[in-house]
Amino acid sequence: MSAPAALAAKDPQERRRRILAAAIEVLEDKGFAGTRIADIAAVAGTSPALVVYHFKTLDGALAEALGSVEDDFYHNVSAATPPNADAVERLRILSYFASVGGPAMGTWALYMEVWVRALRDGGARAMRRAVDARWRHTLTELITAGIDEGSFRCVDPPASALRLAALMDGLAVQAALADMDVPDEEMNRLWLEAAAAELGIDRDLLLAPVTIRTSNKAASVSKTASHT
Amino acid sequence: MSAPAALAAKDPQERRRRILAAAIEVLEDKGFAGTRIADIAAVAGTSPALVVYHFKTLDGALAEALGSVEDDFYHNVSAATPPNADAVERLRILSYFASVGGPAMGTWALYMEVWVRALRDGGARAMRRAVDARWRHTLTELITAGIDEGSFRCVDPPASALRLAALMDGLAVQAALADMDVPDEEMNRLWLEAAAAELGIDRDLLLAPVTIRTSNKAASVSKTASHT
DNA sequence: CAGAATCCTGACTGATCGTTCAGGATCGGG
DNA sequence: CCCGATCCTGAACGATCAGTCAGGATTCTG
Repeated sequence: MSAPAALAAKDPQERRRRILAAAIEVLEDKGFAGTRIADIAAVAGTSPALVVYHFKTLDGALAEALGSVEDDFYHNVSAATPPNADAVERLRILSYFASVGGPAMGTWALYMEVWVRALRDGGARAMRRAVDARWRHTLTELITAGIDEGSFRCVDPPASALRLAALMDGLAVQAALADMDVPDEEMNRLWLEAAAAELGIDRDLLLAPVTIRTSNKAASVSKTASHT
Repeated sequence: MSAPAALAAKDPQERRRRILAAAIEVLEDKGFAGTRIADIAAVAGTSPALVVYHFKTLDGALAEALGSVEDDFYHNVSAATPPNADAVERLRILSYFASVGGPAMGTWALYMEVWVRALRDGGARAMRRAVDARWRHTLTELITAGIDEGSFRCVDPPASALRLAALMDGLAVQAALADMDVPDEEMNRLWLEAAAAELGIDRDLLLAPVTIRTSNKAASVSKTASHT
């Protein structure tokens, strides 16, 4: 419902990419259960048959869309991270992008659906495992880097990563469903406070106002995460 | 797939109750998306048409099943609570029944599905709101009772109830999905520790081993929640 | 430019399921 | 015993979709 259907791409690969983008859009809009091949085709401005032609099956398309969303997340994070950033800054950036109030809204809803599917579907379970492992690995690596720099204190990085990841999930559920309580904006702060306690970081240092550079198309939007 | 289909009940109301029980069983087994009228009918040992006759629609049946599950939870809790129980004991009992490792496993999966549905479906959103409100009200009332007894210290009972409820949700997600980390048995302990901190209760008092009397059919099962 | 590979489409198929319906069984009250 | 209400059933309807297929258009290759 956003792309002008008339604009057909010449390059087949570009067409494929558009379908994938359409799949992501519909997925975030209607969820797994509500996504139809016809919807994706309509948003992409093509025929349902072409979706099947490129992705062989609906589940295949959705799985690839999900993987694409995950890759985008890490890409955005690394694009926003200056080469010389220290561990504290990297932690802040990570928290910003992962927060529901941040750019990842909608993505969390997708992951929640994956969780539910993982209860019964083997493929979804494997996907969740992989996503979780990558996320915890990222945190663990960041923590050990912080220790090496001398700015973090932590006896068991993988365990701390697990706890912090779990907390983030719980907060995300609350924030995504909150009808009014647990405001989105608080998520970032709540998580960083917990991280400060977990990693022995000076609370004020971690929560100090920062500017995150996001590399969005066109203008480079910047947002300040201020400490209430 | 548990009830002998041949045993037909004479009383129509009893028949209806069996169908409801069948709906719960199938729901916990296959989830919302996977539950078919035919499945419920098969488990209940009747025809699909009778399911519709009694509940008018599949969604109606599922909604009533969900409500029944919730009622059962509170019924079980109050049945296991001695009339003279103090706030600390009531808190322990509540935690036991709500823990994923406890009797509520399967129920948590259902609620997770409700959460996801609540993202898009108005009815599910209302249901979640109601369930959440009842749960937080129960916690708030318990907290104020503990304050009156002089065993809890807490400046803002509703806020503490909110935080503890949120933590329980987050832990439930982790435990329900945990392939190995976050063992079920730890949930009870983790939550009680947090409650002890939140409510200013002596940690050892709250975590001391107890025996919960469950009023199950046939033998009265008892389980000791031991503090590692 | 010819032929093949790739890309694309509309029309169709086949399967799944919620729900309806016409009527049969059962039961309770008068 | 009779009659209406309630309870119950098998069969069928109709809607929804994922995926197929035969063939047309376009692009690539030699």
